[in-house]
Amino acid sequence: MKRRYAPRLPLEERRERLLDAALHVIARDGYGKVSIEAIAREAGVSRPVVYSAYAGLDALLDALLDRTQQRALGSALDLFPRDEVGADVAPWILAAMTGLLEVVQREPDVWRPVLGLTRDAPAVVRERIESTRMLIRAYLADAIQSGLEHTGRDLDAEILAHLVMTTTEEFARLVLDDPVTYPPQRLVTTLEGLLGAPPGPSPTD
Amino acid sequence: MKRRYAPRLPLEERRERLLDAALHVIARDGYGKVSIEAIAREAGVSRPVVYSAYAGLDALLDALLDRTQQRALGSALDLFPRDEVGADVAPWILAAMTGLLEVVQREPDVWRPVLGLTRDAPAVVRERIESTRMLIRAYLADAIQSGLEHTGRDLDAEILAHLVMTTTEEFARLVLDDPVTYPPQRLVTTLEGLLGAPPGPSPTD
DNA sequence: CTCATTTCCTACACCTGTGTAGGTTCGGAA
DNA sequence: TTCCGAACCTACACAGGTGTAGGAAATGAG
Repeated sequence: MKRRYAPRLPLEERRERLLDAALHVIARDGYGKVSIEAIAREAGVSRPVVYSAYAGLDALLDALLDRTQQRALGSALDLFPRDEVGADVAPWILAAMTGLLEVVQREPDVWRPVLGLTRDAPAVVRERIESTRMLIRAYLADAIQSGLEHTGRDLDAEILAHLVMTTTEEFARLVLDDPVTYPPQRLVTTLEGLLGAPPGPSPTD
Repeated sequence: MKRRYAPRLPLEERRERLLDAALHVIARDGYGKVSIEAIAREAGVSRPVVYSAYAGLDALLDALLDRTQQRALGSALDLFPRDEVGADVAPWILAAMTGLLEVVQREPDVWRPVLGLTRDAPAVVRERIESTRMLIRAYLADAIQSGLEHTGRDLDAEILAHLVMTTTEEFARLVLDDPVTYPPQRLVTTLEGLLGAPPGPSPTD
């Protein structure tokens, strides 16, 4: 005889369980399969219970993102110490990138959604991630700008920030997808070679 | 009085129209909203018509990918003429990128899905795009490798191919999303400066 | 003009998810 | 033990998608 009623929980506790259930559904079936119904099923509860805890799917996912963001993104900016931008930006960027790749490798489940590796993310999630990326990019552009002023090079800091972002994200994806073929060192070393001695009408030839 | 019956078309012609309709829906509402129903509505036709042209949604999307691949990706490779890789890869890459950005601007609807700008792509689509990217990347890596051998530089061609790919894709995304802020020239010029000029003021100034 | 064929349509039965109204059960306090 | 409110449930009406059967309309050949 199956228990007809799910165990009763105070609201806050129920909310936590629902977020756990949602996360589990997402990890197993992807964002595409997430629905109030699916979450309720996963939590062993009926839909009205979910509605009594959150206003709807968007509110629930939003709460889930709050919980995740605290765990993940806060520490990301710490890797790019704004005040240690030396005379040249390149070493600063390379160092930050190395650090980030380590963090990503250490907590894959946290970063996979952020890097767009979990597909079918609904609008709420995408917007959230995108706005965070914009913040980081602006921060980067500022740092790069000040670095460029020191070295006297005339380059477009905003575009460079875009380049650094996509490069970092691609590297992170590679490290997550296939760490054997693409160890962080291989990636960073190549970039270092590219930045340190650009190709072109080579003076050493 | 609205026409009750949509104009009659031979099967092949109808198929083309349906693919156009599907592409339009995807470009406007994203993959998440694509359904037999939505495509039929967009084409001004009823669902059974769609079923008489394609076995189902997967078959239709598959056909759409076939068509897109021919139109888009075939010509993309032409922009990277393998045999014209001169002594230095940088100018070759910059030229190809400029060409690609032009093509992308000319046919946004074709490229938007390819660049992942339309989210929620179903599995069929993602796999298809990913495998095509792998092909292009391999081609690129090969070209870069031979370029590096000429200049005698010791860099990781495979990683560089990844970098060129993501950079190109990011640039294309920027051009599609906000052509006013990010005209192709601004992007390419910045990259040129980064690659072509070693630390120090530009010689052409 | 007639008619057959092709092309398209309406209508149906079914599925899955949404949000809510109103009834049921649990479990702690009196 | 009784009782009452919090927590849970069932059941409904609705919305949108699927796939198909069977009928209506356009169009070209005779």
